Amino acid sequence: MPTIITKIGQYQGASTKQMPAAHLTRTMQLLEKTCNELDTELANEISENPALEMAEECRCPDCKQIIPSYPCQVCLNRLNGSGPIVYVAPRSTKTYSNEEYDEYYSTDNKLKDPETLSEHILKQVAPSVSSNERKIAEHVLARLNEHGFLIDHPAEIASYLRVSLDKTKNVIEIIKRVDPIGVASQDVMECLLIQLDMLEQDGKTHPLAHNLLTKYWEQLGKRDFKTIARKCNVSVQTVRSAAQFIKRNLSPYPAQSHWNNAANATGRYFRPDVEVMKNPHKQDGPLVVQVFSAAQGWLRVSSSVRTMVNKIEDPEKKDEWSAYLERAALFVKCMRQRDNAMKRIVKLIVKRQPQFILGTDKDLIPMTRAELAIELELHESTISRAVANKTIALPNGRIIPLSTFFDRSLAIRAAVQTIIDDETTAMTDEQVAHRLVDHGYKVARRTVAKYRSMLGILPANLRARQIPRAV
DNA sequence: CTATGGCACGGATT
DNA sequence: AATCCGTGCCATAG
Repeated sequence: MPTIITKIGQYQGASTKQMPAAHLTRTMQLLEKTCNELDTELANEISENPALEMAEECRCPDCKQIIPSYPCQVCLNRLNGSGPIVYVAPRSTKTYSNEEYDEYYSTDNKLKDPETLSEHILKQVAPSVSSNERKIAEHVLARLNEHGFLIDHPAEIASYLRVSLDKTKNVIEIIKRVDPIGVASQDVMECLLIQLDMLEQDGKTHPLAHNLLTKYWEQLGKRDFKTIARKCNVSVQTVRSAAQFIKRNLSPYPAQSHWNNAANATGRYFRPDVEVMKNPHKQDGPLVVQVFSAAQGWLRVSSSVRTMVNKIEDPEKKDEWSAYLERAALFVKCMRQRDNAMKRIVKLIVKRQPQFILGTDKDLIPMTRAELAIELELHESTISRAVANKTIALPNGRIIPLSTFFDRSLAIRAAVQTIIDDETTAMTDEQVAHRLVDHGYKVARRTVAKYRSMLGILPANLRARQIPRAV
């Protein structure tokens, strides 16, 4: 199939040398995936393929030192250069509060309404309960605090709604077991126990974890592993591993984990996919950009599996394992490929738009995906996919969709805003259109009207008697 | 009569 | 091929 060969060549920049047939199909499958799908694919692949592993520690891509977080402070201090410096970093752990999210959200009316936590839960609960129970569920959801814990005692809710306590408890039990697992618990411990329980049902558990939570809660909090080890008659090491298990797999605040997961699943807003910042060591130095990759730490082919495979005698088994190795290598390659493309795209965007990134909407220079595609010698659709549904955090803390950079009219809208803000008497759309020419934009009167409504500004006749803004 | 918003068309972009 | 965007035309409100 020559078309496939050329296509792979085009995407991967690879030579059209012979590849095994199995490889070809697999490669095509992977390449056809959009970026986000590749992330879910990664999760599957890593659980299925023993030859694929994730390095635990993060290493700086430049100095190869193990570092606590990106970017590597040592290297940052050293780096010079004219263009922006782009890293591929592990998935961001930086999250944003609901307020920050809401504030950002209200400024961009193009985005679809976010699902509230209550809606999210209710959707899952609704099909399996009667209408009566639904009312209870709604009430329970209305009485959650910001961490996702229940404010009232179940008995209070029962008496308020005049239903039996048993029934109320029943509904709460259901809610606790849907997506943000442990939501509507009374306290942290209960919440953790539910999560542990659910993990056990999936066959994932740690023998000590349950005891640790119920009996040694206090000592666990103080990280007093010695006492626990003595009382349980096990080694400190075992206790430590149990604590590790708890820390890794359980989340004390259900609401928070919900939002983080939601951000993961939809790739939206709470966690940016890219972050631009000023160099903390050199204010006037090049901008530092991090592209957060799903492959946190470094995805790699397990070297232990590789050496093991060499020792296998049985030829059939050996082939089987070799296949795993090949697949893992391919996957790593695809992942790197994608990260690399992302890196190049973002680098060019940042290089072209520093005024916008450091300044305001007015400073956005119009550009199209096609232009970038030509300059980077990538396919247009590669850019489209890389940019779609991704967000970028700017140095001023705003998180905006990456597609903003390709908004043809953002700068003009900003100009409209300033013209109207500065007006002394209400200007008609016609007048605004005329004034825009001074700013270098030529647009029709009708278009001004559209921008104005996009900005949520009333028409001139309704603005007429407003006092000019005293700034 | 003037200013504005709805609708729909065509060209650009994805 | 599908979608987005700017614009012209026309109806309506004040």
